[in-house]
Amino acid sequence: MAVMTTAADTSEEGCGDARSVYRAACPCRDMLDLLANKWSALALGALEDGPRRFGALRTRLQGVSPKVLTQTLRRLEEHGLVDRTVYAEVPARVEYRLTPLGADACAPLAHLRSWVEQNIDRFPGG
Amino acid sequence: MAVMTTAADTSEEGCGDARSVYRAACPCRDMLDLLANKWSALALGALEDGPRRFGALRTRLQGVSPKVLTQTLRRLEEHGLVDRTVYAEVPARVEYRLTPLGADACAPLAHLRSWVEQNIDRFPGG
DNA sequence: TCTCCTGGTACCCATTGGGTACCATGGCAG
DNA sequence: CTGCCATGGTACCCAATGGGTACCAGGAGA
Repeated sequence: MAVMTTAADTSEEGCGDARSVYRAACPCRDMLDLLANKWSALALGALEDGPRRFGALRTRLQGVSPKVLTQTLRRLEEHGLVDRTVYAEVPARVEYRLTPLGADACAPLAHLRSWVEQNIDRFPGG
Repeated sequence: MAVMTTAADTSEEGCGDARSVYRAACPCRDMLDLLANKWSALALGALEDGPRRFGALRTRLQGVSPKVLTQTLRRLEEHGLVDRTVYAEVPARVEYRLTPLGADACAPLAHLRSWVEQNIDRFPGG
């Protein structure tokens, strides 16, 4: 996943000062990879106005398969962008909600989504 | 690529009115997939302040392999975000530059990149 | 007992991401 | 005249990942 190519980061050890997505070894790279992703962008946006259950998210993100949705949500959870709460009910109820960090991340992603929707006609064959 | 699942878009045929990245059949989905991508976001950003040659881009996007860079740029070209100009010199010189559409797309992507760089410390283990 | 509901997981396959090696062209050093 | 280099890729290969379908658990309700 992290590239960590042999050379390339000769003068950068873990990106001491200059945080930059353009540096291969900077953790920013991984975060960008996490957020700059179709399903992440959609999932975070779907949680923007409150907690949602797995099934509700599956409906909102039309065309997502359960496996991919699970993967996406787990990855977002690992990185502290969403919280996952399991209620011991029957049938099991699971709620996903944004963390404060996740809520903040929504802003740039919302810009991106709405830019796409507003400019789709400008794309060749769009 | 486009999912086009059997059901799911029963009431949507190519997303007639409601443009939404949340609809599986909407072309917005493909555009989001194109832009919400690590290398696309980096490549477009690298072209923000003027045309760049292939080699220069390769240097800027630390850790990118030539093949992946080519793929990324070609895909952006296909979708009208960048222009590719080959100069018949020796050795061949190839310049990439943003189209007006590509330049516009840079804004939301720049937000995303800088959000990541400014919030990287808030990530667990960041 | 049989079925339904939720929120997944197991398993499998195709696509793709990605790396390394190599190529074509002509200038230029030798 | 012969390498050798630089640029901008492509060819080939592999592993990971994306993604789909099938299935499961576990109790409620009929």
